[in-house]
Amino acid sequence: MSIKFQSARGVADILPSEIDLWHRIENNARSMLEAFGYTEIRTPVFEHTGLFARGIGEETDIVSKEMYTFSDRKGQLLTLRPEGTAPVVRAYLQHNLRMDFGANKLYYLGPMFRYERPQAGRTRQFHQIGAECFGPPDPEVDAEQIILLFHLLERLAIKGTASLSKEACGHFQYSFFRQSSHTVTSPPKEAGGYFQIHLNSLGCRSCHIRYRDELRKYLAPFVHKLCDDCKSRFNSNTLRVLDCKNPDCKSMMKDSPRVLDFLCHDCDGHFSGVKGLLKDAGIQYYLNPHLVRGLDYYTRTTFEVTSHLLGAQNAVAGGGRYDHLVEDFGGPSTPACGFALGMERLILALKGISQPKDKGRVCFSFFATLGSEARSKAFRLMTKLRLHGVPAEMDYQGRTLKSQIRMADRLGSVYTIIFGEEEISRGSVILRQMGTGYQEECTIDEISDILMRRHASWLESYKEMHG
RNA sequence: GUGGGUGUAGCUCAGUUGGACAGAGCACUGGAUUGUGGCUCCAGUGGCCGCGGGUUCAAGUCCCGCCAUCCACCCCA
Repeated sequence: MSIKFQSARGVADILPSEIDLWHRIENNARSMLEAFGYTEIRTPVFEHTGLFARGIGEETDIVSKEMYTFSDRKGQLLTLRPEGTAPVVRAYLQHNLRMDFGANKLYYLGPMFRYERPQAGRTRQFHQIGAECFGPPDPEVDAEQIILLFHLLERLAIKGTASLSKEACGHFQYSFFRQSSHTVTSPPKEAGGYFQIHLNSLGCRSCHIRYRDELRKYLAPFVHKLCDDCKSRFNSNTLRVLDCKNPDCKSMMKDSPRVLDFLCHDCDGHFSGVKGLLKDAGIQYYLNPHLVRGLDYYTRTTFEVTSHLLGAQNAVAGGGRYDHLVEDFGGPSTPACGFALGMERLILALKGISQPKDKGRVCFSFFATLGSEARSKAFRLMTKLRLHGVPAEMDYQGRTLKSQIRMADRLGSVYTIIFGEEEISRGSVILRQMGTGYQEECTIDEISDILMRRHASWLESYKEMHG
């Protein structure tokens, strides 16, 4: 038999064996986001193409070559969302959410689509958890998002991650990148645990433009020596030259002017605010003046969380402030800040850390039957139990008793109820405890009550053990 | 879009310089125990050897094309 179809390129099934981890991440993320005051919003997976083109920037790679765009039967141009911020901003404006008390902090969780060459940590459909806060321009917003991200990652990595430990804080220096003549090397692993937080500020639009011009002036004499990619970056998105991986380009950027030296008074104050709050929270970060985010809308604070547990695509999460996007979409002037976390990348990283054992499915009770009378009686009882929330299974294929019990064992059943012909004839069944092998005989009438009671107490002790 | 690696059983992989019916471990099914799981032993099911073409008496093995996958560039979460 040869299979006729397989999944499209670059997309992946999330299999039963991985689903516990997905749930663990989603549940932790939900509860933490909600504790920080964020409420969930679900936007459609596709939008008018123009939303992304305007929001993300026509010149970005995402818009110019990575979007899944199609026209529907009426010829409307639609695009599968490549990111979550633009749709959330759209929904925020469309429904006037700023007038709804408590609706200025939103989070989302779901699939995104980008047409890219698949790679470690990069698929064409991937999942993001993201948060956006609209309104307050203050550094607390930026800081709280980084703090939230940090603690979410730490909680998920369990073994203790990004720092908090005294030793790690001892290593901590704001000036790590300053002292090393702004050559961005990878941060020392021993100082950062599993995740590293990179922080930068691009300043407001005027700082940004001033800096870009300065950078161009610096680069102009040796543009011709830069790699081909950087030559085109020089015109289209000059700052991007900063994070080129080409070693030659890197060394030429060694003495380049730094964004942080071009921040205006307000931007500098804002950034100091963010840094101070993070320091207060005991969060270690790397000041990374070469951190340039690819989306056009960022202003002021940008941040990125990387992990050395990942491949070349080492960013687990990224975000920053975008103080003009809402306005650009036709809304009132509304500063905003947000981040997104890549689920698949997080999982990749988490797989490099020892994880709590998979709980596995536990089917509390299994009904093993002999003969057709037993079979129909068992089926009725099984259904009753299921409807009372007690997981129950039985074999439908007329297997031998031996293999039915083997099945029960593999399903992890706590009890196996054996419907033998002899017992049935006297109105009873055998209740076998799988852990110990202890067996007792009960009447058919009482068996479902017994199982419901035992399930309830078993659940309690199970919860104590597994949380 | 560009480069390199890899496609043999459900999974992990052997398969010699082209040569007879394509193999192992794990998993699955059954038996040893005609009514009792895990351990052990025995047996069995399961492969268009990624797809298409070519060279040859002969191709899993060599050549070409395509597809998929992995890794990297690029870009980002």
